[in-house]
Amino acid sequence: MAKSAPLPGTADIFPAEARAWRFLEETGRKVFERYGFGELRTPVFEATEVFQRGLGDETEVVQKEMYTFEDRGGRSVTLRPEGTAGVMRALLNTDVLNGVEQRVYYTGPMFRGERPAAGRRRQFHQIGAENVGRVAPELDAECIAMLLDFLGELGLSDAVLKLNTRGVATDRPAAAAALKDYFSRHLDVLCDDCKKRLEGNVWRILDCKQPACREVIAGVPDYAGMFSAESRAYFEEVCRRLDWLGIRYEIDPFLVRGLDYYVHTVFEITHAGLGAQNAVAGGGRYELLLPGESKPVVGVGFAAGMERLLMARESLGLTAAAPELSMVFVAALGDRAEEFKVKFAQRLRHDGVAVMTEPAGKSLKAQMRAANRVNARIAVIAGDEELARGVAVLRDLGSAEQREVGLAELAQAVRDALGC
RNA sequence: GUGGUUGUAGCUCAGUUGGUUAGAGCGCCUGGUUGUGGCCCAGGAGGUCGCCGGUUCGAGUCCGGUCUCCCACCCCA
Repeated sequence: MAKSAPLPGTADIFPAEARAWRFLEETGRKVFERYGFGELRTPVFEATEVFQRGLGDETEVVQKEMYTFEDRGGRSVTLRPEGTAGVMRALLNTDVLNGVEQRVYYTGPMFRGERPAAGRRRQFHQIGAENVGRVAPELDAECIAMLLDFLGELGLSDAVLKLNTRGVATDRPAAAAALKDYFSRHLDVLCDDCKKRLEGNVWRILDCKQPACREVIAGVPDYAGMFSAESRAYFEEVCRRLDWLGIRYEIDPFLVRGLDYYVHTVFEITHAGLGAQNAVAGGGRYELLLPGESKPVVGVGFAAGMERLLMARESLGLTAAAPELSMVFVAALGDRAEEFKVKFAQRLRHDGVAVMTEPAGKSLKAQMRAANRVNARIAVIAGDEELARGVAVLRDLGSAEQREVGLAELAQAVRDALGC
């Protein structure tokens, strides 16, 4: 049991693991910038209304998962439960409402007050991208293509893409009425949650996992077929463009995302080996109405769960490349040598070399053990005796070969030995 | 939020039907080499047995509570 554990659903990420995280972030940056996206960093907390209005009061996230509190000025603020709303708030300061496109990506912690489980934390991390300001099927397709490129570079090309359309606001009343009518006729079989959803949000019944509900859901009417011709054409065009790119997808009429802001295209990427939470990424096209605005911000984007991406990579045995080993260890014996150790180590570091030493007073054996522990490639051993003769020992810890080098050439000799 | 499960050294774990000073492996420290790492050998440091309470002559072992881990539901990334 950890002496000093972080709060439930949060985690400390130590250096070895942080390397894997950095790999994810760097891969994301590389891929997203190829599509013309730039990083946008927004605050981790926002005025509560940003999420309430942005995500919709109906959503589960807003209703019971937000970390909301009053700050010292009595304002209600909320730790961001997702990235899109804050990004949209920030982009209101650009011309997006006039149709000028903004392409941004973000990464960082998100907060949701849920019970932790496999692939689910209270502080979790997402990396996501948003193409904001314009509406076009090709932007949706490009967004999906970019996400798949990212996953591919992570070694996750076996992920599965599911796709669906939610139509637009004016398409929904008729479709929702049809669904409601259908489900009311099977009310007796539906689970309690679904009975509530029938009144609150019929769409959510579509992704219920209860076996009894699933049977009813399987016979659901073709609601997408009731959408307007424009909406259907939009979705067909997205699919056509994915076909052009050879992207494989599965149209899943039961895919509804939990956030209310989605319109038209919605998608989800799942990966095997993750437990019950098998979605590594999700997204779609959206319209967000933010506080103080009469017009919604439009865009298409996705968010990927970094913990889940890492889990997926782990399930495949993929690990981030270990850093190149180029550590130099400086060992000293004697008072004069101690001063040399400190100065020489500093000099090498200023030359861009990674250097470690042990505190004074350790035996040479202990210093060499430390050199081995930190995986040093070469050791510089300086004793008063050598220094008096104007030399120091340069030892290759791989081959165990060593030689004396004049102090004037020592720094260069170390760099040569490292090949830099 | 509801359920199930777990909790002994820095890490991974043993610990017999409750019985004296709680163990192993790895890691760490020291020594075996007046000044040379990895391997080996010897020694050492390190634990209020998650926490609180109860039963008992006696609790790491039993009981209750609580917290936590992990997992499922739920929700979603």
